[in-house]
Amino acid sequence: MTRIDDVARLAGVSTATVSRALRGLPTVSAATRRRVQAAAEQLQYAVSPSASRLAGGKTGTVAVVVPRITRWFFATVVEAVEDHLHENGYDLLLYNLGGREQTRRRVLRTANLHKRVDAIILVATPLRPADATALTKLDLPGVTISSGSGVPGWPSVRIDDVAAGRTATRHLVDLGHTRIAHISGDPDDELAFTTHLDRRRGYQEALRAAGIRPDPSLDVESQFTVDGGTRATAELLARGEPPTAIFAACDEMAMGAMTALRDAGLRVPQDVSVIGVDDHDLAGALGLSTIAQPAAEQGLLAARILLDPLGVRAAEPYAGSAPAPGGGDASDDTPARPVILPTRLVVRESTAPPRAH
Amino acid sequence: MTRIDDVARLAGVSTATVSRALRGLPTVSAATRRRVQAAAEQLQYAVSPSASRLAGGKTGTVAVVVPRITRWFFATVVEAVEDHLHENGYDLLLYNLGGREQTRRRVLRTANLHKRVDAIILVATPLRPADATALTKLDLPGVTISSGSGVPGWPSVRIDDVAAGRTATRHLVDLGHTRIAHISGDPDDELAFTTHLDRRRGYQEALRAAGIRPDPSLDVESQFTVDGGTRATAELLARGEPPTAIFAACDEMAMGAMTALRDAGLRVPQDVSVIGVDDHDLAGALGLSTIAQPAAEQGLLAARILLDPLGVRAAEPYAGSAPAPGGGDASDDTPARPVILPTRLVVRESTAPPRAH
DNA sequence: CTGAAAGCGCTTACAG
DNA sequence: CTGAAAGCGCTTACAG
Repeated sequence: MTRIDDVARLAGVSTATVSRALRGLPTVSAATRRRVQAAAEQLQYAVSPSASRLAGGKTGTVAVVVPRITRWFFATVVEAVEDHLHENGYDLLLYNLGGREQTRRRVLRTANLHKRVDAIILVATPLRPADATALTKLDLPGVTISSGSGVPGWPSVRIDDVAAGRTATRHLVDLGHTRIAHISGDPDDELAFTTHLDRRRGYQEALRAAGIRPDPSLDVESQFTVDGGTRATAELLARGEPPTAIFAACDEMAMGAMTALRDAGLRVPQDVSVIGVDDHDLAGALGLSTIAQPAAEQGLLAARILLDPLGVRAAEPYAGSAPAPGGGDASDDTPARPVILPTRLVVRESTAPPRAH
Repeated sequence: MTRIDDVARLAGVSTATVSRALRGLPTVSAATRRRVQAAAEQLQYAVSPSASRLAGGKTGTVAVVVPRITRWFFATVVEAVEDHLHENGYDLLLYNLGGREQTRRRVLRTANLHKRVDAIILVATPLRPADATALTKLDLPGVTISSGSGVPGWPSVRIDDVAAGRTATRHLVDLGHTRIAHISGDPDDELAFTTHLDRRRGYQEALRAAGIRPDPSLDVESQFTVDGGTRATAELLARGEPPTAIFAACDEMAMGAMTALRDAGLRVPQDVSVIGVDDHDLAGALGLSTIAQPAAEQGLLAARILLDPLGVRAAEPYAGSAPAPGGGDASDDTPARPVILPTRLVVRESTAPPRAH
């Protein structure tokens, strides 16, 4: 492969000048830059990332950590992040935790990330205090999306999960429901993952505001998946008199609930109303009422927060390394105020007044 | 950060020995290795990937290219690939084409991939002849999943799309349908992407085998998405007398079709039967009949094909660089015979005999 | 089994 | 605005 020396020779300049010219540094005359670019093009030169990273100390790479890339919310976030990163010349290293503690530890605890990436985006990743400390010690800029406690000094992007739970539940209350069940997050999850706790809190608040006492027998825990929703609903039905409405902590669980209800011979919404959170791609197809959250926007915003502070420019054909991203001041121990994006109640066919009405 | 010299000094050996010991090379005495490992642990040493890559010529990274990470099939494939790669100490660089020709070109045509990764997994990525040539010139091992023409010398993993189309359509024929519509791939896609062409071919073959002449007015093209399915079905219905059954080229389109039918006041399956391909996570929730294809298996198999030939060992705590992957003999111009994984008809509630019966 | 030394291909002060 | 030279932190023949 052609190296920087080849380009330098052809252009009649030093390798230092080639390096500067191709990276768009201002200290190169227009004429020289053109000559260098022409030479590079002619030789089909592409900078060696390894060499560039070693010499420059920047990796031009961002790590994105998600719990499960197969879930709608995470795939949508990753797509938006990927777009913005590549648009700006950064590579994306994907880490999918897949629910395994071992993987979580490997990603969060090792010094791997330190020398491998310039920045980190953590999506809905549960963190133990020790994890947060380790991440802070990496001294890398980072952003969390939809993460519970967050990392000290890292900006965070999220929605108001308490409000989401409240709005969903109030919608059911407003329709006249009083026996409102809730299916929610993983009981095995001993980590500080607050999403489902917050949504449940909103549920309970809305019930109490309506003068309804939360009934523990109507509150079932399961996984944040279609199957989880199915199982939780089956358990709910096994407990006795069914509720007239179910608030599921995410759309996938809501969809699972719809299946379980149908399998039990109950109709949605005539017998049981169902509402979720997300506005999943398929919510429309299923007629699922939901609290819509802007997933792509959260991803884009996180990527922007990371890249913009240092004045990242658009990727150039021969850009060797992108400027280091900033955005998180790791030395600042006060958690930055999270950016809260708005949610929106979307009423479809899965919610209706209870039959008694 | 601690460097290799620090470890060498503490262990009382040369940096060369540290390098060998931590990478598990056999030419190190057990006693020395233990000493080095202890020193590395004590200093919390982690190898610098950039330096290791530059010196060793291996990146320990695999590029995974998908059309849209938000689609069920691709997310599922990526999850399986990610797991196997990280399990073996490789990093995963994600490229999401997102349907933009510009992105496709950037990923496929530049020399970027060349110096950035050791191997490539291309998932359902349409290739022009020039693209395939460029990829071959990279002289990197690669595997394609579900890709049309493939890359000369690269192994490929896929299902038999013609058979999938045939089985789906025959299921409808067996139920007694004769007015069977098909909704399928992107009309704007001028590339050699064969998935939807093959599924359509299977559809037409099954019709002819049943003595039914394929009716062009029952064959609508759209995108491989929920929205695409909705639009295609709306167009189909606008053309006049509705079909009694629809074979959608993927489950997402099938789900979109179900929405469009419902919006038009038609019931599934009483008025119109619907069948797709995939066995999407939500197919069960929607009661969608489908041709199930093993997505995770295809991803895992592709990753294995890439990594196994060189006897990849499990990742070690301090493994600096993984062995170079092999599997594709880029100098071999005869396309390897594709590995074909089996599909399976899954009958749920969305298909039934036509009403006239 | 181990070490000294060269080299991987860039970027970055430093000097001009 | 440009160049000579050092240096980034490893790995790999080569020699022993």
